[in-house]
Amino acid sequence: MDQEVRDSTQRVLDVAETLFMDRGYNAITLRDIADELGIKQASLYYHFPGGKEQLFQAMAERMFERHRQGITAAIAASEGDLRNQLRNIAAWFSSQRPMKFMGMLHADLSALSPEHKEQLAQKAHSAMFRPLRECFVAAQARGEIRAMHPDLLAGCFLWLMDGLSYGETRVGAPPRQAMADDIISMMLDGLSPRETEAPSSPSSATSQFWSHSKISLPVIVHGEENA
Amino acid sequence: MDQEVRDSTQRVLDVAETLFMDRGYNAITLRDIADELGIKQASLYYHFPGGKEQLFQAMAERMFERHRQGITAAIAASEGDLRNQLRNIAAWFSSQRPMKFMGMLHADLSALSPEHKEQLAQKAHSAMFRPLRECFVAAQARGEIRAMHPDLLAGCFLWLMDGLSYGETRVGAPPRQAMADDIISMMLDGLSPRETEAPSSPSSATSQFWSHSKISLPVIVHGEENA
DNA sequence: ATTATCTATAGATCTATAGATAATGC
DNA sequence: ATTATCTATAGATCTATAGATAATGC
Repeated sequence: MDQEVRDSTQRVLDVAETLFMDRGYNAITLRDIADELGIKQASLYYHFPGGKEQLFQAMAERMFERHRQGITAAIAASEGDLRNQLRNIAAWFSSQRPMKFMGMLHADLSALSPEHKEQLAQKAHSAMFRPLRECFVAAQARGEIRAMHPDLLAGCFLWLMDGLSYGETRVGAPPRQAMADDIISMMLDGLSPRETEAPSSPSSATSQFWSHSKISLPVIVHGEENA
Repeated sequence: MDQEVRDSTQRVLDVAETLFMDRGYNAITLRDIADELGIKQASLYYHFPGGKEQLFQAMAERMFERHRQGITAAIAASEGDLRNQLRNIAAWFSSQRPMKFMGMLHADLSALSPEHKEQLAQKAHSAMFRPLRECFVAAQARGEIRAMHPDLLAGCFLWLMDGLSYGETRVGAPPRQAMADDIISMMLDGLSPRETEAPSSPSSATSQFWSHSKISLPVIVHGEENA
């Protein structure tokens, strides 16, 4: 099938990304990755002589670069207003495999050498944080939103988008895009009930999914009854 | 000093909590914990015959139980309105050591046996998620906020509170409580500039900290310049 | 000659078990 | 007798290195 289509080093990175992002740097062994690829563990050293750490580094850099492009493109494809920009960025995240940003940037980063750690932190910053931050700064300059620390805003939005990917969408849970829409509406319009019904704030995309409330959502995976 | 005051098993759990929450289940070895305690690795089996997994389990249950009490107390101490409840809960989280909720509930949980995993997920749900969810449900019933999936709201708030703890407060960054206040205001009031200035929405606690903007915040640890 | 794999293995950890030791409390 | 520690070590991994093998491209 497409086994020959993709460069073999890229296939190694694909598998590494899936596994590392799912369970973390320390939980995944080179053997796990090799097994998944159907090769022997030692063969990975052909692609990455620097071993596990270099493999992780390369995987993360590739991933961040992909997100940088995706986010930048999402912003460029938007009309000028912040709501539209955030929606497009959210759509981009939905199209990507979950990356568990903070889990990664925390526990995983601290397992790397100081140099790699620093390098990845910077890459993450310039690829993901900065473009988003610029959107909020510009929106403030346009008077579209009120004054608030743009780093805080960018952090919150990134955080929440990342959190959405944890849910893995259970049965009965609202679709991911509906949740993203509600999050954006919450950030921009707030939760207070509008007396003067603004045309831009429909009454929530997820509320229709709430009735039996067997849904847990992002944080908690299972969980039901327990005194 | 207070070496004899505290039960020795509790001291093991204290150290385990600090280390596990900081770097994750797989990154921390029993030797790390024993070294920090000044004892030998094998001695931990006296306190926890079930080994590493049992130690983690006990640590996590104790932590969730503490949070359950803290959150419940914070809610009980509040006046009836949601804003006040959320502020008190935020203050509780600020008083606690960072717990890196999702990082833990994700990578770490998947390293445990199915039974322990299920048990911890339920404990986390009942201790942290449910009380918060109830606040949002009640606020909706009172008409204080508009209709939106309460699981989504509880998840977002928990997520953001947890995210705040990642920053570790760098120099120049806004104080944690100010960021929490802004997050609550964002959720309830939204970011749109108010024409009719509501008395309950002051113009952001963190905006005064923004000028040189060398601050990164939750997500990104270092990060500066990088094309 | 280059590319991509393999086998075999050294060396370093890590978890967990077995059994000894020492101090305290009854 | 109980509590809390220790020493010593078996057994299981995991990372990384050395060097062989096979296929393809020039």
